[in-house]
Amino acid sequence: MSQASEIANRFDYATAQPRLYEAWLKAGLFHPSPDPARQPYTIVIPPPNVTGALHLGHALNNTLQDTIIRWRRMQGWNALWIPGTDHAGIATQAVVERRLKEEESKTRHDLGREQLVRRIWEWKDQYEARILGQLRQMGCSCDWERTRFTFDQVCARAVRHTFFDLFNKALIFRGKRLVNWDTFLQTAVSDDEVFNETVKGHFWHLRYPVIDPKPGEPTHVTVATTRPETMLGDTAVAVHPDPAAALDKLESELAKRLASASASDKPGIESQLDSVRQRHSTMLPALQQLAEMAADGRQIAHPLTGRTIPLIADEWAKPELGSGCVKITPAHDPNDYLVGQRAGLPRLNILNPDGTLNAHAGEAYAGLPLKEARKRVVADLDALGLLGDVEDREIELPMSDRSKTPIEPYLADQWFVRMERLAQSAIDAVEDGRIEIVPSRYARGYVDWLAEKRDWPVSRQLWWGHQIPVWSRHFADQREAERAADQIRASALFAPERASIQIEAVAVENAPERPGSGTVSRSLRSESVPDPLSWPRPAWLHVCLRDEPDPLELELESAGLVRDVDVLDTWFSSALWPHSTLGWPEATADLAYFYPTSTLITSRDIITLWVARMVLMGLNNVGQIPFDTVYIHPKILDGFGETMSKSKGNGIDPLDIIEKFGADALRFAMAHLTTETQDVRLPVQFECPHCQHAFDQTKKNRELPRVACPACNKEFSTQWARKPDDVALPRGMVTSDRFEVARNFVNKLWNAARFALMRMDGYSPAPLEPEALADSANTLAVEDRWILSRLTSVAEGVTAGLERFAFSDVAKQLYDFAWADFCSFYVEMLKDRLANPGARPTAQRMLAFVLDQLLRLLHPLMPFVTEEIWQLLAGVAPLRGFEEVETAERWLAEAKWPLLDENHKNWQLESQFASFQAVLSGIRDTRLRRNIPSKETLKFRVRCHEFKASFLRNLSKAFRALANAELTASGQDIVRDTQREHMQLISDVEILVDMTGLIDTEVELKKLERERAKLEAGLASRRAKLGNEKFVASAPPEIVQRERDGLAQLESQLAALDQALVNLQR
RNA sequence: GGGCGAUUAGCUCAGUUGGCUAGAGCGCUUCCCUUACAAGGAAGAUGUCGGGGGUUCGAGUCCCUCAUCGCCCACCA
Repeated sequence: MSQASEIANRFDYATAQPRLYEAWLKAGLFHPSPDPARQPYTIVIPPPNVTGALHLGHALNNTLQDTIIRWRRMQGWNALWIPGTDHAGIATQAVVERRLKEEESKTRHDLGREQLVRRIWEWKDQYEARILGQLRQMGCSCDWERTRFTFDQVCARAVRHTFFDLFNKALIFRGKRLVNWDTFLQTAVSDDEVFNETVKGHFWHLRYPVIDPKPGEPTHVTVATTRPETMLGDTAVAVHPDPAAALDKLESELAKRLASASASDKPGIESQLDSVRQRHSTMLPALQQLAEMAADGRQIAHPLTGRTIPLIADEWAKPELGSGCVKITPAHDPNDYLVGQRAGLPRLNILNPDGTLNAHAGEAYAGLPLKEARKRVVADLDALGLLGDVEDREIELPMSDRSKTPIEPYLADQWFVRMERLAQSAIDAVEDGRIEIVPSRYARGYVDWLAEKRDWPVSRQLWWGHQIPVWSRHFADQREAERAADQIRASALFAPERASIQIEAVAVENAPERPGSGTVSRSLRSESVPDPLSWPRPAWLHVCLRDEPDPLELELESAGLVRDVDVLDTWFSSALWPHSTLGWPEATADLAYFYPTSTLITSRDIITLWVARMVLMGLNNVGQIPFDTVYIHPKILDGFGETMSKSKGNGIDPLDIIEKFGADALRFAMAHLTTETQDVRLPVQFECPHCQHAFDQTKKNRELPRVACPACNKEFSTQWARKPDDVALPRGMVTSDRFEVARNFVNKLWNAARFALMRMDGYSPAPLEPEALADSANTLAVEDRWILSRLTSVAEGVTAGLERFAFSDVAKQLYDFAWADFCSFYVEMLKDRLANPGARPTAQRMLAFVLDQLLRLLHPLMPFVTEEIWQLLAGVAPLRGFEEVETAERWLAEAKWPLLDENHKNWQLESQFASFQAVLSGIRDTRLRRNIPSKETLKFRVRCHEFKASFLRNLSKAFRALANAELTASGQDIVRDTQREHMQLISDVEILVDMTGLIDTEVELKKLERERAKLEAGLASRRAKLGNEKFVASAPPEIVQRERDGLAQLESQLAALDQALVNLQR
């Protein structure tokens, strides 16, 4: 025994992980340089937000990336994985602001911009370090010398250049749009950052007086709303232009749907139909009359502001809903906005950025928060006798994902990226196959989303982010703006390659916007209504500067231009990630060599937000796609099928898993769950810190600050602990027993290696002669040739699996091979030979070689344990000496990926070996069921075809070693001694064991009967099949033959079984 | 409302172009601390493949339909 005997019987991952990781870094394995002689393989990390620590979703994402990059590196690619983090504008600012409020009761305005940004940088430094540390602990082979941050100098430069370029091409413009306004954060948030919450509310019916109704016409118009306070911003009331036609159309549609509807949908549709029919008879005349009045230009008196607003006809007003009429508030409702656009209505913004009402709402309401305003409006209307029914109703309230406060639709100046052309370029890249999305079903969503070509609002009213590099000034007369622009152009400091000028004409009140035109805006505050064609018309002068700092800045500021205070949407900088990380806009060697990157690995929720935008920005900036493959991986859900999140309390911290199970176990488990078709559930458990008992989380207890352990009854604290009493309790871990399987596997591998290392005494590196490998030569034992065949198949299967991102399949193949083939059979069968000096050299070389190959195959999934074993193996078997005398690479992390000779594959041998394994199981079964002590040698005979019998005879040593059983005779001609022998049937082999006096007839009969039933079923189905002429005629011949063979085998099995039954009953 | 995905053993999931006497791990039962590993070894039990139709010689696999669940997108004043 060698020094290896001192190796512990558990892999000490806690000390090995940091040691090995340091060693890899020191060896520079993850820091490639451009090398024209080699092919690059590049991955850019989806940069995690610096909002908080990584969770299990990140663990999955990064495990898969590291698996791919390590595998490619071993295959000989010049592999680069660029790490980094995302400043995550609004998300990070919201987190810091929330904490500021919780801990110091301050708002950002109390601190001021500079101070707040400083605080956020501190937060960022803290979490970036934590995140990058987590990645290192997971073993991620990132090139840390190329670490980027979306808000660092390099990225900032890329952002400025991109913004300038798009501005210069007029692909960026400013305009007024209705945005989702977060009144808490006082910023616009994108649609993606808004979620709907169902709350209880009311449906208020309001009556608006008609001005000068003609005789017979209604004196009031009733509208219904869930938000009465917005009526202060109403600029019209709408009715459908042709309510009869609309109702008819709806009715026929409903009737059609009813005809094809399922039984369960029918009642719903029927009741809808009823209500439409009822309206047809009760409300139609009135609505028709209103439509006529609208056509006639009738006006409405706004009940609270005294303004006069028109009654208009617009199809947005649905005759089947509410009162059939709808109030129009263009500045505060997306649909009304469109109506206003069609009808040329003014847009009256009644809201201040903080959510209070402004002067446009009327003196009586200005300054009120929305909630108060609602009460006042309702009370005032009631007092005027203009309040109709108030129905209870559930309403969907849009909420800001970041601040968890209600969203207000709000009209604001915003910068937009014009998507038309950019989107098309990104669609083309996927449709013509330059970029492949895996699984392909996700391509549809990508294309559909881009096809809408909606302009991308990129400004955010935040302090944390890339400030928009535009200086602006408002001019009352556009001609002055032009003159100012000329002066700037004439400046000695002006250079067109780094300064660009736009003039934004401000449209006048009441002029309808030209759809799709961004240069139109209006001043809502102007009381006058100027003639759109007359001068002077107001305009904005915008100057965009590419460089930071730019000498022109001072000049602009002295000319009265002021820099925009807004920052860019965080996705703007993320969109540049694949090229900004490589140094763009500099023409760096890295960019030339590593771009386009190879594979992007991410999850499906950011295909549109991020992936699509990277494609179009890459094409715009570099002129090439950013990556050729996008792999979309599943998501991890908890035991209830819900996504994991800290806010639910079901999130698992990867560091907890690493601490408890090791990084390799975490990674293997992650890969093992990554199946192609679906998201995966990972039931989440609490682990009691007192007694280590693990028990399932429930929806209820996962949100409690303290939980009692059902095993020991003691309490522990959770992540929700806030009160000192709770915090003082020991903290319970959130974990999942799913990682045990992987941890056990790591341990199994470790111990198999430990065995091998302990048997390498006197290891001879001399190579095997090539001819030794030939089947005819008997140098290699059956098991050697068998394991080589298996190994070759598995290496191929694993390579193919990684190529198609079939991580689960890869993990399974390796698990089965390592555990079942290598440990349970091969190592067991080698024990004899290793103890025998004559057989030892070959056995040692084979063992070292197979282990070597297995370590290589497992390394991308489990880098630490495999590297540790690799280093130990190098100590006892530095030369593997199988196909050639080869010194193993210094580090497994840079070792060559296995590429084995096809000729090792031997299908026949594998199948014969399988029947050996089956016979062995049969014998073990018999021993167990007869209660024969394992020390007692079990003698048995087999009756089967001669070729199989001789194969089994060759393995007689194995029977002894693996089951303490002795094969005494074998062959076709063996005669059953029915008096003494127990027969067991394994496939087409009869195992005969001398069982005199040992058989429990009753139990045995039961078992045989069960087997018989199974056989009969199989026989019946096969007989039916073969008896069917059509089957024989139309099925492929090899299938028919297989059925015939199967039938014959079943028949002989049945005969043997029946014989055994007869024997038993004697 | 539109789209996508799922439903297979008590649990979590495999099951590639239809050829299945339907698999794995966990859990369960029985036996074993045999000097690599008890985080282990050996053996065993467990399924109308969500329901119903259809195509086919043959369906877990393809088509239709119903039911349930999940996700994405668009939305009701």
